[in-house]
Amino acid sequence: MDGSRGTNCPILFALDIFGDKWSLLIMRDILIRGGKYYKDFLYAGEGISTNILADRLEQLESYGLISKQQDENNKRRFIYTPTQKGLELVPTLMELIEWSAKYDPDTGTPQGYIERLKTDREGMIREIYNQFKTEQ
Amino acid sequence: MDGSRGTNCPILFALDIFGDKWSLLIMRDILIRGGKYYKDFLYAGEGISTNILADRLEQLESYGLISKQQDENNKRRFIYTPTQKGLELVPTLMELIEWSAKYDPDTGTPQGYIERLKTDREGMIREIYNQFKTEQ
DNA sequence: CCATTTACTTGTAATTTGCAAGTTATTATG
DNA sequence: CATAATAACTTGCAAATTACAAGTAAATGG
Repeated sequence: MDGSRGTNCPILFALDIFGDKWSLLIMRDILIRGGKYYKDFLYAGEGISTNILADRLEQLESYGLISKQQDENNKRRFIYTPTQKGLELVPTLMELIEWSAKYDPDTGTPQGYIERLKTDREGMIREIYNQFKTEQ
Repeated sequence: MDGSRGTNCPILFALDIFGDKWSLLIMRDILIRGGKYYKDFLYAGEGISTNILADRLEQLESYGLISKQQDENNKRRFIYTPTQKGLELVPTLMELIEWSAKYDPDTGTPQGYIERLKTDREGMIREIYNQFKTEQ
């Protein structure tokens, strides 16, 4: 039993933020699927409840992973965008995708996507980063 | 909204296995801290309940991330070891550690550890892999 | 033997989640 | 301009999950 001990374990720090079923799915919707609005997350496919979604968005915002601003073109809506802190979860998501694609016998991830993950991980990550840099 | 869609999202696949507060902490105890026994996980510091620990160990085993075998030197105990599938979560854990160390103002992760993560990630991962390879 | 260790199980209270319905403030339509 | 529809929620309550405390069973140590 050795390793990065202490009172402040980094894995615990991360799990306090998204150690639940929904938070990381919302980050996936934002970072990988390009979701921006409440309804993008609500209809993402997994069937999150409206109250839980509202709670998690607030939580993610309070942890500084996303920021919320009113859409100037439609004032009913709010645009959720990743912060730098949230954006830097992309490498972790990529590792997770690679792992799941390998071990899920029914993976929906296209073979080309997985191939590129193995050969050009950095390129893929940079592409996502740029996507959000140019938006702002 | 594009990306790796389909009914079988890899992030969802992963979260179905460890989308809770405890499962990934147990994997951390095994993979990074070298924990082997029930009590290693029980006294790891975060205060998991005995019933939840028993449940999660069973779940992790059923998902094929760890395997359980009786300790021949002390038949009260069981040795929990990672499977190949579990072992390959190490890269994800490393990404998480790097991210948390960067964004946790009170991180307990030593600077040297973080430095090596940046400059020799592959070496660190291989070291952990070998640790479990030679054990078996 | 008898106490202790190890890995649990069981029962119950507290917390969290899920579901359905309702609310408020826009924006689109006839 | 009035009315309907949309978008992002909130509220109330039942169901599920988690946490806490206590107890059990088998193996080991003194």
